Amino acid sequence: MKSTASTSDKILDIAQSLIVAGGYNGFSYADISDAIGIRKASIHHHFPAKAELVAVLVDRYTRQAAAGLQSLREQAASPADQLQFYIDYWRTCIENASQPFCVCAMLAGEMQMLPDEVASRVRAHFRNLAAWLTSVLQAGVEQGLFRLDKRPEEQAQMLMASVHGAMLSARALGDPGLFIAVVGPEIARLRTA
Amino acid sequence: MKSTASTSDKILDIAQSLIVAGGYNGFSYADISDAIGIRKASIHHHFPAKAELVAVLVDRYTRQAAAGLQSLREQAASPADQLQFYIDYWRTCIENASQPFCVCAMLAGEMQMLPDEVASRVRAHFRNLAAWLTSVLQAGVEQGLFRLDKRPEEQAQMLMASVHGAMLSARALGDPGLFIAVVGPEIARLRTA
DNA sequence: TGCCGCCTTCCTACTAGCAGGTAGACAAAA
DNA sequence: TTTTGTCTACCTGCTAGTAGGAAGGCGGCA
Repeated sequence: MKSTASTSDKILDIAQSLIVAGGYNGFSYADISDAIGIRKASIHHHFPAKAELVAVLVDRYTRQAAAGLQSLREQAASPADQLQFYIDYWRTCIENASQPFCVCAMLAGEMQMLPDEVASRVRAHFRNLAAWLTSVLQAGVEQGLFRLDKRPEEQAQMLMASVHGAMLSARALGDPGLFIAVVGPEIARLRTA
Repeated sequence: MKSTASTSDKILDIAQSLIVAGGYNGFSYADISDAIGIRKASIHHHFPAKAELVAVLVDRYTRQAAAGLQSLREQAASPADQLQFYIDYWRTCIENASQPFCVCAMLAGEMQMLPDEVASRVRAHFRNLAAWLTSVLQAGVEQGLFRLDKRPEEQAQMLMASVHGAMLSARALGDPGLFIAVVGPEIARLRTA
């Protein structure tokens, strides 16, 4: 419970939760201002323009995600566990409603009207995630843990789509349990055992 | 090529394409006004408030979708064909960019900040679609066309998530072909033959 | 047939409030 | 003393929404 977070980090934190709730056009500087008790102008001091704020935010998110996934690869025993930890992370986020949606999945929906500097970063996150999933699946196949119908790249795309679609369904139907009900069987099917 | 569409239909058409592009907060009465060459006030004559406009729009969409799916059930020979026609519909929409996203999937992302009258209708569409998929899968099992790992309800949720997730990936990565690359194998796997 | 009043649709002109963003003053830290 | 962070006060343009009027269609009625 450190309250040592810098102002700009606090701004990004609030902005992130607001984007998760309503997307790029669903929040304003005034919303952030209200949430952390600082004037609008002070937010502009840290992030002159909204597009820039969100670009930095997505950068941070992508970096955090990449670091998290990387450490998962190093720490988790097997590729099967790595996959399991990954979806458990999201299950927890969704079930306690702390962050019930991926920032980049949210922004991807608005892709067509996003500033370029944001859109390109969202795309990058999707590529990173697909690459991570591909390499985990690949490793799992080599260790005889997974048996895939398709090439690892395609199977990774299918899995990523399942995860994002499951988030959407859970939100649309107001049923957090739906996430794991959809994604669970999807990864169970990959296992050989 | 009938230009006999009523003004309120034209308003809904434009609003729908704007929502598909940018969500609930991503369009304004002025945008519609510009697109169909009518004053803002005239739009308010047909739809006094934005929440009402979108509620009517989602109602129309849900009705059209329900009718389309119903006629698919009646016309398409087998449950396997019904599923194939369903995803072919979306593949076409996405590939020619005519409507590269489901309105309700788009709005589902913004669920948390949608007016109640809209949110409840979006939820209804998700339930309808899940029910349709469930019944098609069920029929397919009874005719020995499909073999499912899970109960039809769960498998339907998994399939729906795949479809929405695939739309999102196709959009995020700017690759229309990704939709069918993800959804194709997903339904192929259900088939017994 | 022509006139009447009503209803629908669209318009111009307007409002209050919020959006993102700026200018410049002030205090404290470096 | 310069830099950093915050403030008050402000600007412009856009937001949803309103008031009220003009044009036309339509049914009734003499």
